[in-house]
Amino acid sequence: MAAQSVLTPQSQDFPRWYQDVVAKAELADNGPVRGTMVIRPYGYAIWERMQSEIDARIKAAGAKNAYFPLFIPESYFSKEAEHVEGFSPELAVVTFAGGEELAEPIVVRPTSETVIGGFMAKWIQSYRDLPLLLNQWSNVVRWELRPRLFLRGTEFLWQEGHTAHVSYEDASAYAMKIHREVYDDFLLNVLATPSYLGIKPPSERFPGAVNSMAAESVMRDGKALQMVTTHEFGQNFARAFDIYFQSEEGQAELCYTTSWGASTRLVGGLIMAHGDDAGLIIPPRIAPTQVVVIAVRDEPEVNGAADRIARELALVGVRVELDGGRGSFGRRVTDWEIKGVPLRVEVGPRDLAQGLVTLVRRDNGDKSTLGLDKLALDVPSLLESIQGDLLARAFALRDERTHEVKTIAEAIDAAKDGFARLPWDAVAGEGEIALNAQGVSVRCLQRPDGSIPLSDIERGLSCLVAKAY
RNA sequence: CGGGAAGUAGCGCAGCUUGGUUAGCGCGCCUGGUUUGGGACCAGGAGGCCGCGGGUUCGAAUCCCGCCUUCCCGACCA
Repeated sequence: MAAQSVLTPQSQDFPRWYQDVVAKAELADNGPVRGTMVIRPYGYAIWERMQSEIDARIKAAGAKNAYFPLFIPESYFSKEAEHVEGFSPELAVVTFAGGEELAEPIVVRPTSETVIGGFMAKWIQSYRDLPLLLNQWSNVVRWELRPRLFLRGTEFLWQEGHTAHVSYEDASAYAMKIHREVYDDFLLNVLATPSYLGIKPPSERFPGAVNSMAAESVMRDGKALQMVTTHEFGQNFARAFDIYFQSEEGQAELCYTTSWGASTRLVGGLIMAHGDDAGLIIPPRIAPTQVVVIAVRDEPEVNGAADRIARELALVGVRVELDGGRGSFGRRVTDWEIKGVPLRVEVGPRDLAQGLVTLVRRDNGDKSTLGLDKLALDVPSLLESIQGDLLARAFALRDERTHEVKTIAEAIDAAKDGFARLPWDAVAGEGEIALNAQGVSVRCLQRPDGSIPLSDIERGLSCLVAKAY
């Protein structure tokens, strides 16, 4: 670990640490317009890894990618009452284009339920067309008042899935499938950020939804971050957009629709869930670069060996980068630490004389040596151990930051450290207002065994409350 | 969008109170050399519409007004 950090320590000022990491790891910059973000190559590489992992899971769940336009007629928005009401404060609207005032204003999409709903109505004729399972990767615009890089911005990148089903049960089951098999699986097995899965209380529901599910993760400062969401719309959007199908009995019936999304906010979650005072810590399965091979000196034998090692690792499927020996060793090491590369392979004259390399783990700083002949076999399995250890560490953080309480007052106190779990009956209504007054919100509702309820009308639910990003 | 703070070289800052030589410092960057196993050292060098626009003045980084952007705290949200 670096003797003196180049970053503001987390314990001193966590938000400042976050900004320092984003800048020094070269992830992103602020764009010229408030709330916009320039994603730099290393930050974008992380997002591309996320996209490919999530996209594969979405496809495995049967949905297909498509693309719908950025511009949406304003009239579409007026069709679903709660949806307009919820989104109107953050809409960007085009009223002037092509040198003249537009007859009908155009909304820059904040989400695509409305356009997609219109086309679902056109494409769905019969129950045989269902379920219709669509997904799109796109940017969206929501006029945010307090932007923070990756966590909240006026424009961000995401994936939005939209589906239509014949029944409430089918829609609900598919939403649950996405939430578990796409999102939770990705969060657990790739990002190593274990989450609390549950449903949103009515106050936190997506505008127009009958049920919203969330995955809430614990950041290293104890605050909560909503990583993804999945919504069930019942027949609300189907009614607004005339999404009918003809049933087996020949009756015209309204579809049941869902939507679900994961955004570039996940990059922020990754940073805050794993990072330490020396910088990012990226779990190997998501890391754009899993191993950096560092030539300790800029000498032909050392560089040659480092190059051979990098090639050998690449051949067995490791995402590897080579750091030639130019520049001071300490400086180069620190830079790779800030970037969170999971494993360093250091190659110097002393190692080579013994036919070894030095391995250094980013997550715990452990150093070890390994015979050159064992690299191809041992490095991939070491990466897997790092992945496992990071997951275990994240679980431990989540558990030690979660407190079982009984009253609102205790919950407010516990929220200074992390999450509080208490009976939903003790919160619903005025309790939620009291929590909100202290900057604490209900993150999600769960069954007593931690599973996801089908609806907030289920009895005996517990809730998780916390301060949130 | 309300309340606070701030914008001077890529980054961090001084200068502004009390207007007046050529706007400084540290880090980084470039060149040469010595170095290289945890942020190296020496020498030389490049780099500034002092956030933007207007005003006051013989003269503005400095004083006044407006706007933009950033950070913190709230209200609203992936």
